[in-house]
Amino acid sequence: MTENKNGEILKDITINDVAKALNLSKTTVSRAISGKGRVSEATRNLVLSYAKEHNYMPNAIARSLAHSKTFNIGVVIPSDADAAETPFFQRVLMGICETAASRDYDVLVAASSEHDISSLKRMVINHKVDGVILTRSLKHDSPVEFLKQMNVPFVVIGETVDKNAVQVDNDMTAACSEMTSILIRMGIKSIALIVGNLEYIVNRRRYDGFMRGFLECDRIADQSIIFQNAGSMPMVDSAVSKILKKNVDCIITGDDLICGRVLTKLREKNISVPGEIKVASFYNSFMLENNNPPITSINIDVHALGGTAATTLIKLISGGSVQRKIIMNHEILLKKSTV
Amino acid sequence: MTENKNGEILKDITINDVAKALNLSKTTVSRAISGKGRVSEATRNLVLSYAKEHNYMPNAIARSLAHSKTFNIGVVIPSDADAAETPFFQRVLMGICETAASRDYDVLVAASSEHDISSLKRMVINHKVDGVILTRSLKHDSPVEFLKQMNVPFVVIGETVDKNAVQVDNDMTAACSEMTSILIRMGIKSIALIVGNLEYIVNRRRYDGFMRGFLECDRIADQSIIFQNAGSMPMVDSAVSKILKKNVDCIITGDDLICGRVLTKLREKNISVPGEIKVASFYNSFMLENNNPPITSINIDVHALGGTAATTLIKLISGGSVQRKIIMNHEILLKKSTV
DNA sequence: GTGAAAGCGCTAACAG
DNA sequence: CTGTTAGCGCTTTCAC
Repeated sequence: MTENKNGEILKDITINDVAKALNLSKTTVSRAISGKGRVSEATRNLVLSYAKEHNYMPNAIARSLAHSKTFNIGVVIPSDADAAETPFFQRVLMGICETAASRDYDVLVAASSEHDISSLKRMVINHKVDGVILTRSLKHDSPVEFLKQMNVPFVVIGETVDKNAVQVDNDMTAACSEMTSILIRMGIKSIALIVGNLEYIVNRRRYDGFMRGFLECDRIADQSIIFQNAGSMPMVDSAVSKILKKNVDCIITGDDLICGRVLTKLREKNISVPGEIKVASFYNSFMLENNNPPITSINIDVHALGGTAATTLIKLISGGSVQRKIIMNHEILLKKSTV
Repeated sequence: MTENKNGEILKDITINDVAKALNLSKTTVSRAISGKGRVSEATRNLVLSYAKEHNYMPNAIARSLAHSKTFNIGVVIPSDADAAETPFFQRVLMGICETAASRDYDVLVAASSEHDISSLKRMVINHKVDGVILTRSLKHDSPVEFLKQMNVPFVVIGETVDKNAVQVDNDMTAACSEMTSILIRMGIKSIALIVGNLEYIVNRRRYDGFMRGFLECDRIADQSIIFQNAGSMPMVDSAVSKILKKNVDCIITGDDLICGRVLTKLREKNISVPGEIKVASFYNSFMLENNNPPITSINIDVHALGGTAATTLIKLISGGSVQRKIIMNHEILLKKSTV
């Protein structure tokens, strides 16, 4: 509904109104508007100009019903507070939104935790979306199972256990291995690792990459300074304490959140970076870039990640064939924190 | 669509299928499912059990069309990169999603910049949402104007220029005034201020609150150490440099992003907080809480802000009457950075 | 090139 | 308490 200049409320004008006003059939108007089917140049112009003048806007709901298609895509983002602390998900979402908008799709978000995917379920069961993007892949991935069972097209950002799922990802293992071996070759002797929740596949890959980096340099990682599953700040703190008791040259963290915490801890103890200990992170962020000193890290284009996921999903929805696994680039940013 | 145990693809079952199978009319089935209208206990159970057994799920699109209602709400979040750096918008979004889900509404997001609100327009014009939540209020608020013109129910988070718009907000001016006067009364003499983009109303209120804090203490603020419209990191840096040339006891920043930058700058110059200069922020964040020392700041429950906005909008959509302006609480967190 | 009619799946009078 | 009927607004055969 909208108002005219007198402030009266006007009901939305429908295809029927246009047809009657122009003495045409709904069919013709529909064809003129959608551009599908043959309509004479004259009538098309007539319809189009009338539509513009009277501000006719096709009702997407009705179109959806007729098409059995919603032109919506669902995006699942983690609802936990920790996830809100890293800009990753918001950036992915922005990337998805931008691409979706350019294809005339809208984006529905479902906030889900590891244990509660009810809003994803509602959205899918109610037929509110044509497909779904998962922004985090889990070891026990109930969203993936649900979507497969419901036979809904979906794309996972990150690596999935399910080998048939379409995924858009970085080669995390390669990136982490690359960074680790660069650091080793720079002459750093003893490197500690702190990675987060192992339920998130990405953290497993970070560990794998770390180990592979050592392997490639014909070195063996010291298991006593590797801390996996550090899913909370106290756990990070405790890892740091233990690390500082050993004679460690460098700490690599799984992500920016952990890294931030490590840096705070080091500052509290007046330990200088990189003077007394070097620090690097397997995931970059604004904060790490602006730290003093800036932190060596792996950089990925998260916005593009979202965009590619959206493009892929839309192709999938439209029945196109897509690559089962799309790998995006990464880059290693060597900064002062490891010199 | 879903698959049965043999992997065959089953078409979705509709209300018609249920009706035929049970030898009832669509109406009766509809009533049994929706719970509206009188149906005998017996037939209701019959329908319900058949529905469950055959996994019948009503099609939300069809219901939308019949109701002329989508059961979706739109949320506009800023698409600019800076906004992605603060968890504010993601938290608000989570709050909205949670509340919306509990009322069986879904959430569509429109990423919009100050200059491009095309995705908001699409979403509204296509009738994809019943109402909209704006998560940031602007001085020149094209979203507000558009929504008023389209006669779509909407709620603004933050203070709006438009006096008729429904808004959910904190009393920013009061909060900032409160914090400022507390600091003054603690004996701090010279206080500098750095606030961001004045296009955002919230930054204007922060300035107002700062000034009011001085007034209430019968003091006059020193305009030469007030920096407004510091919308980028270089501008913050330059403000800090100028401040450090004057004899300033304390820097108050408009938000956590600016504060983070100020802290980095101070660290670079080896200026200790609070020893040589005190620091406080008009907006709290995880990072500031975990800083060493923790930063004095204003804390607001952003998740609840989103939730309240959603509740209010849904009430509005349902034709209920709502308060035109809802003020949420804030609290002042006094931390070591200002002792 | 244009139109009539059926239908997408569900809801809501209006009758019985 | 249940069924009939007519839409919601748009798309899409199938004729002319």
